[in-house]
Amino acid sequence: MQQEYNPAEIETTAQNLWQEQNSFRAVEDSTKEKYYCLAMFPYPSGQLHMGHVRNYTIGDVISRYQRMQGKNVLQPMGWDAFGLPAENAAIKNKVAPAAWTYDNINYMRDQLKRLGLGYDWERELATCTPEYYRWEQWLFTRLFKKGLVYKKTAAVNWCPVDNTVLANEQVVDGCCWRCDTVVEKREIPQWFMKITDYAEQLLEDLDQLDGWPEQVKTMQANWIGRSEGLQIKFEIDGSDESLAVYTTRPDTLMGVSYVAVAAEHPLALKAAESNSELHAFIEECRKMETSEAAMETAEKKGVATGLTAIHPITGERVPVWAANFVLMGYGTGAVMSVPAHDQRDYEFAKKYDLAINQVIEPIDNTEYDLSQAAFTEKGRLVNSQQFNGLSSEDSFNAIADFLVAQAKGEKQVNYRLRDWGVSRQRYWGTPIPIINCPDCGSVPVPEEDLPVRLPEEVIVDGSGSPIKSMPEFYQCACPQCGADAERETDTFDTFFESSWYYARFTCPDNEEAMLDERANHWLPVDQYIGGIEHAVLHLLYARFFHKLMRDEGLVSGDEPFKNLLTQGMVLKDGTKMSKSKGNTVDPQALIDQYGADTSRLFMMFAAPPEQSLEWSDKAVEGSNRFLKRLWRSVQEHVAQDATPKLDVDTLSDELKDLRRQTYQALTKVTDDLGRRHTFNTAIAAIMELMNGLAKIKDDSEQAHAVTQEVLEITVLMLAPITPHISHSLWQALGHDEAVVNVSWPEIDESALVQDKIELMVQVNGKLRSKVSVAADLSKDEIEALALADENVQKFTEGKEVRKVIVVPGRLVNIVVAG
RNA sequence: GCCGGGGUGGCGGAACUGGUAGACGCGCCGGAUUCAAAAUCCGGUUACUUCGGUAGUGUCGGUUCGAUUCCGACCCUCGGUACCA
Repeated sequence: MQQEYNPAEIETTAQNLWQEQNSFRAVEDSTKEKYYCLAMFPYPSGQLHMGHVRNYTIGDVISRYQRMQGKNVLQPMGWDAFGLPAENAAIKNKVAPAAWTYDNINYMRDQLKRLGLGYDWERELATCTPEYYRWEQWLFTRLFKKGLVYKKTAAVNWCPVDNTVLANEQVVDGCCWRCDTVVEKREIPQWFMKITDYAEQLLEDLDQLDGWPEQVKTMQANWIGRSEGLQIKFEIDGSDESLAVYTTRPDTLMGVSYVAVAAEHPLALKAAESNSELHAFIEECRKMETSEAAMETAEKKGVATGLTAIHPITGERVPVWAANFVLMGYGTGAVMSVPAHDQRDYEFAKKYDLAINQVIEPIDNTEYDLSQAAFTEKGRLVNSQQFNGLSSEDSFNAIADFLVAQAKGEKQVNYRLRDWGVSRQRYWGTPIPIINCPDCGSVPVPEEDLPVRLPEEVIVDGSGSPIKSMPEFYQCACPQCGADAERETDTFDTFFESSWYYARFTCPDNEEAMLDERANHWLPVDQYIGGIEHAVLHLLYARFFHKLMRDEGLVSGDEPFKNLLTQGMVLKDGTKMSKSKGNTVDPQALIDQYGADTSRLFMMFAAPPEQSLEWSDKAVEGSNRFLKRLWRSVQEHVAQDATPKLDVDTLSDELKDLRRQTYQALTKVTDDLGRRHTFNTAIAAIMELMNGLAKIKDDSEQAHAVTQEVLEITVLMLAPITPHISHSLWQALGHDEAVVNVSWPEIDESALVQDKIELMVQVNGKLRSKVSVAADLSKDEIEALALADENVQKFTEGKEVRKVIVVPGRLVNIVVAG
C-alpha cells in the first residue's frame, strides 16, 4: 500500500473503530491501578477556541500515555453550562439561554470528537440540567442546617439607568458597558458560604499537595493570607460607642496619630448627618467600583469625621477620619494609622497634614530620616513609655498582655480570605433553594421538593432576571407554616457548579444521591489540567467543596486533585484569547485543513504546556510536514521485502548507534510524557530520531530489521500525541492489534551502553577543546589527557595551572594564572 | 496597588541538579530535482571578526574555577485581584 497521507480518511477510520469498540469507556476495576485524568470542562461559548484544543490535547496525551502504561483510565468530559455569556447572547440574538447553550454543546461536542479525544462520553454531564444542579441545591440546604451558609448585605455594582446589577467585567472605567452611566455601589442582601471556617484547613492542606506547582500553592496561601495580630478597642470621646481595629503591628501602637474608618462605617454615616463635607465624601465613595484593583489604585482620599478616639494606652485624643481605602467588608471596617511606620498612612498624613510620630528605630542604631518615607521595618521601640527599648517582636506580647488585662484588646488570627458570596441577581444559573417566609424567615426547600427547576422558556431583555417577574416561579407556600411565601430569585455563582463536577463524573447516572461509592474508587483526580487563570478562585472553591462533601460523608479524602498542571494561556496579539476580547481563532479551520493529528502535534510542540503560547497560524506547516515524512518513511519501509529477524550482535557501528539513539529517545520521551509533561521536547526527540534514521544509507537485511524497530517505537511514542496516524501506521507495520490497546515499549538497556564519551575541555571557563575518552577512565587519566591536548596547550603554555576541575561525564576546566 | 509568572537568534522554543548557550521546528539563503513551478531532498543560518578569536540569555551589580540557572536592585510584559469563565 503506497498512498499519500490522507488525514481525513485515517482519522475517521480510527475514530469509528474507537467508537465501535467503546475504547474509552471507563469501568471500575479493582484489579487494575486507576488513573483519573481530568481537564477543566469548557464553558459552551459556541465554538472551541485554541485554549480548549491545548487543554484537551494535554489531557488526552496524558490519558493515552497512562493507558499504555497499563492503568485503568477515566477521562470524562462535560459542560460548565451556566453563566453570563448565555444571557448576553440571549439579549443579542433573541434566543432563550437554554436553547443557545444546548446548541453550542451539540456543536462543540462534535468538535471535540473530531479532535480524537478519548473521552468516556457515557459520563457526559451539563451543569444546567436539573439532574446535576439538584444535588448542589440539596447540599446547600444541608449546609444551611449546619450553619455554614448565612445571609448578609453586600455591595454590588448597580447601573441606575438599566436598573440592573453589573458584573465587574461589565464595568468599564467605572461606567456601565451598555449605557456608559457611572456605576454605583448598592448594598443588597446576599447568601454567603463560610469558607473562612475552613481557612486554616485550606492553608494547612496545601502541604499535602506535592503534585501541585509551588506558584499555585503560594498564590493560594497568600490569598488566604493568615496573619497574627491584635484586635484593639478605641473608645469614642464623649460617647458610649467604641471602635475596633485589627493590626499586625501592635509594636507601632504608640505612634497612632489617627484612626480611619470606611465610608460606609456606621460611625461615619451617623457623623455625616451633621457634617455636609463628610456626607458629600460618602456619596463620592458610593460611585467607586467594587473591584479590588480599582479600589487599591484609586487616589487615597479622606475626610475628618469630627469624632475623636481615645488611645487605649496613652489616653491621648486622636481624630477619626473616613477614608476610601478602608474596606467595610474586610476586618472591622476600621484601621489604626501609624504614618511613621506604614507607607500608605504616611502618604495620607502628608496629604492631610496629620502627625507623624516615630516610635520604632532601626535595630542597628542608625538614624532613620522620616522626611521622605515611612520606616516600615521592624526595630526597637522609642517614644513608647513603658515599652521603650523592647524589640518589635517582644513588644507584641507586652502590648497584648497590657491591653488584654485592661479588656481593651485581644490576640487574633485574621485571614485575608473573605466568605464566599454565592448570590447572583441573574437568570441563567442554579436557583438558590430557599423560601422567604414573612413569619419563618429563610426556610430551605425540603429535600422532597428538590430540584427547584429553572424555567427555560423565557425572554431575556437586559432589564434583569426574567424569573424575578414570574409569580408562577416565585410564589409558593412556606414549607414550615404554610403561609404565602416567596422563593429566592437569585441564582448561584457559577463557580458553585464547577466546584464539584469532578466528583459527579464518577457517578453521573445516580438519581438517588449526589455521590456514591464510585466517587471513592476514582477520587482523587490523579491529574487535573487547566488554565493558570484558575490558580486561586476555582481551585480554592473546589478544594473547599471537597472538604464540605467530606464532612457530609460523601467522599473520604481531604483533597480533590492530586497532581495539577496549570497550562499557560494561548495568546493572540500578546493578550489572552477570549470571547469577550473578540480575538479568538477558530481551530476548526486548522482541523479541516490539516487534520486532528497535525493540530494536536502543533499545539504540543509549539511551547511547553505551562508557558503561554503566542498563536501563529503560519507555524503549523512544519508539524504537518513531519507527519507526511513519517508516513512516507513507513510506506517506503513496508514496500520492501518482509523484515528479517534482528540480530543485535552482528550489527555495524552505524546501526548500533541508531539503536542507541532510538532507546535514548525512548528514555527521554518516557520521562517527558510521564513525569515532566514537556511534550515539546518529547516531540523534538522523536524528530531527531527520524532525522537520524533518514541519514542511514544501508539497504542490508539487518538495516531493514533495525528500521522496523525504530519505526515501531516511533509510532508507539507518537500514539498518545497523534493517535490516528499511529493507528494507521501500526497496522501498516504488520500488527493486527489496534495501537490504542498496545503497551508502551520497553527500554532495551543493553542498546544504551556506550564505551566512549566526549568531554568538553575549558580553560578558565572558556571552551577550548573536546576529547573523546573511554567511559570508565579515572579522573587523573582524564586530567592528564586534557592537559596534553594540543588546543588546550595553546592557552596554558607558559602559564601556571592553579587548579583542574573534572566533572565526570561532562567536562574538564583548567584554571590558569594571568 | 497587591499576589504569582515570563523576558534567550529574524520567530516559537532547548539547555531537567551551577558545567558545550541556541537542541527541535518555523523563516531565510544556497544547491539538487523539474521545460518551469509547487512539492520533495541536501547543505548553511547569534552577532562581530584581522578567521587567531571576541562578545552574547531584559538592565545594573554580586557569589563561583564556571551563572540562562543562585543572590540583590530595577525595567518591561502577561495572569489573578473575590460578579468573565
